[in-house]
Amino acid sequence: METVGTAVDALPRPGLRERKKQRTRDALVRAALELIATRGYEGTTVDDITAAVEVSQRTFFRYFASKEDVAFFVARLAESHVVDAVRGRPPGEAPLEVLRRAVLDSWDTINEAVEQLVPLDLHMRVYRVIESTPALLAAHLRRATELEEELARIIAEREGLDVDADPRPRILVAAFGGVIRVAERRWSAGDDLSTAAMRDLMTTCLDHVGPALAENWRTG
Amino acid sequence: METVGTAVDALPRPGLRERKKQRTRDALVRAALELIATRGYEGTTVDDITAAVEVSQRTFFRYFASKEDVAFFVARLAESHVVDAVRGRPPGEAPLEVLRRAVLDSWDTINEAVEQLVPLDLHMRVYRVIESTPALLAAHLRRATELEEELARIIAEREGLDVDADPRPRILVAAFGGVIRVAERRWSAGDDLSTAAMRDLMTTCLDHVGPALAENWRTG
DNA sequence: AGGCTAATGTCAGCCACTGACAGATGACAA
DNA sequence: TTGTCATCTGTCAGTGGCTGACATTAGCCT
Repeated sequence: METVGTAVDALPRPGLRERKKQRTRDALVRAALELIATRGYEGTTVDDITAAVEVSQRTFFRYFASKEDVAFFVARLAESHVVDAVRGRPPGEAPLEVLRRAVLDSWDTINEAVEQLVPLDLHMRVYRVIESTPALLAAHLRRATELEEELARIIAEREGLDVDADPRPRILVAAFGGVIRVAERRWSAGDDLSTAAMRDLMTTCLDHVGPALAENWRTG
Repeated sequence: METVGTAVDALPRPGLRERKKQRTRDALVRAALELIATRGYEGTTVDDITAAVEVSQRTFFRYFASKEDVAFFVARLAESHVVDAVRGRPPGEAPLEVLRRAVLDSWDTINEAVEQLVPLDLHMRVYRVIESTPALLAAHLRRATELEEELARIIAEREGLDVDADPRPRILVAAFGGVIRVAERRWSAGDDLSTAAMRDLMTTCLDHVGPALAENWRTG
């Protein structure tokens, strides 16, 4: 029996059953991501994944709603960190600045949390597959808009506005999200998959929003 | 590649075989959209569609790459009109204004073209299903980003820029696209599904981009 | 120990989608 | 008109994602 290593003393002690579930889920995630990163998404069947972990296909679908779902297990982690970072911004800060700083600042904690689960390198290889696989890219974009909706509500609450009455929260977040995706795409397409490179790209892209919306690009 | 639009095309007369194909395709589209609009996307099987048209399932998949594909048949029409409208904008016009006017101005011609194929009302009901069905929404968003990529290239060309070197074209289009999607969503969620309502929503949303990105929302 | 409950495996089946092969049908030239 | 040919279509078999139903196993608790 391989133990997990880190001494986790949660208040309600996990219990054997709960720990077994955790191990199965993690094993499925790791096996799935490893296979997807090497063979590609369509080249990996659910049976491949379950065979690697030695569980039945049915069990896989009890842990994950779909084959897509397991590919975004790590991404879900990252999203929750971004949401927390936005919530943690000081009141009075300008909305756009809230988003900008939250995204840039959360990268380090995100990477830390990801490494608890899978090697960072694996996560990045999977991300490339997501960007280059139509079905996964589509799912990624849908997830992104759901995140945007959540962020818009948070921003609206900060500003004391009604999201459905005032369009600015959703518009700001949508524009911001679009820019972030441009950065993500450049990142996944480029050579440098480091965190620093990602931060630089996002900074650059965000700095160009103003000029891009300006009347005349020549004066830039 | 079928060019449906302008009348300056079909010099070689269709031929019986070609006309039959056209009829089959149109019948499939109409049957599919009607079923999807009434029973919903997941409630409609490909067999339902092919049964309504009395062709084999195999034939359906020779006309459409997937079940999703048929749901976006009309949307493809609309997209090509937007692209044409952007290409037709006078040189010298500011990039953001190009997108804005192209989208707003093409709505009428789009509706005209759509009605050649299916009732406008049906198209709108299908659009609502797209927005509310996760799988279709995901596909819609992926298609939207592909359209954005095309528009970014056109904008870059207008301005004499290299899309991969200067980030502004993609950023502008991404931000613009995000705002458009907010408008689309409000439109599909609201009561008034008229063209005028859509145009108003888009105008309102676009007018709020500047203020939304501003430092302090209270001064608005 | 024994009962309760939750996790898992097995099985059957639906649906989207595909390759291979065979038959039907316009297109076109002799 | 007829025969050849390319193309469209249907049938069939099979794969893969996904689900419901039911039986079995295994942690939990008294």
